[in-house]
Amino acid sequence: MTKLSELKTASQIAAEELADPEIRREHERTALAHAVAMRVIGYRSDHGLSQTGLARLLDMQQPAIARLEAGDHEPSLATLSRLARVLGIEFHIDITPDALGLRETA
Amino acid sequence: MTKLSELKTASQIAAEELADPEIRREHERTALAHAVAMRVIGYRSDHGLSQTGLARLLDMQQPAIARLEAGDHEPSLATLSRLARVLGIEFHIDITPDALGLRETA
DNA sequence: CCCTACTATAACACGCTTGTTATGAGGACC
DNA sequence: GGTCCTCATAACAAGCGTGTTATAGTAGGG
Repeated sequence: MTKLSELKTASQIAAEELADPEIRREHERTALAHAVAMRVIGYRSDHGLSQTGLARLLDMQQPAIARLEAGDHEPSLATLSRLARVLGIEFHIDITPDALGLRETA
Repeated sequence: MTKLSELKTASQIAAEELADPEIRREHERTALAHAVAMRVIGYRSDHGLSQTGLARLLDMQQPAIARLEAGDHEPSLATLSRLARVLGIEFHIDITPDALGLRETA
């Protein structure tokens, strides 16, 4: 049997996971992917475009857009550059000893 | 024979090359790689480290450092993250419709 | 001259992101 | 029900960055 006092709270577990370098890196990777995904989804809804329409703009196929919006892969700098150039948007990435993130810009 | 008036100046050629999307992207790629390379070389000289010594810090092999300093590949975000974490430095990448660059920070 | 340390380069395997095609699931409309 | 549009997902090939080993070239100390 497990004593109650040995059980961990959810936040304790989360803290330990973030302390684990492997898990933290995984989190950073998906966090950036998700941030980019939201930017793409936002652009698409702002401009009333379907995934197919946006794909045509970017010279891509519809499934490529779907993957970007799913946010399961960390996009390459080349991909971000393509998005910025064609859609006229900017990305500002901050890489510090503690985190890797997309800075929110107005 | 080629008429003199048909010859191009070096700056004209450079401008045309920068206007060519393919060549411009190549330039951006190497420009960021070079900027990172200089950061790595600077850190190494600041701390009196050999490539082998720095490699040990980063849990890499010496040729990996040599490649970084050669600046022929655009480093991945994962690699930049590793550099930032272990060396205690920061990278700030600006991706705009016109360029992809490493912002110079104090 | 020999040996050591340092850097550069080639060669190959591996993993991740991307390009692409095909296909499935869900709605809107007639 | 049938059609069209939309988005999601699987599957496979290809490109690029990285991990690694081996090796060549260079400079300095003995």
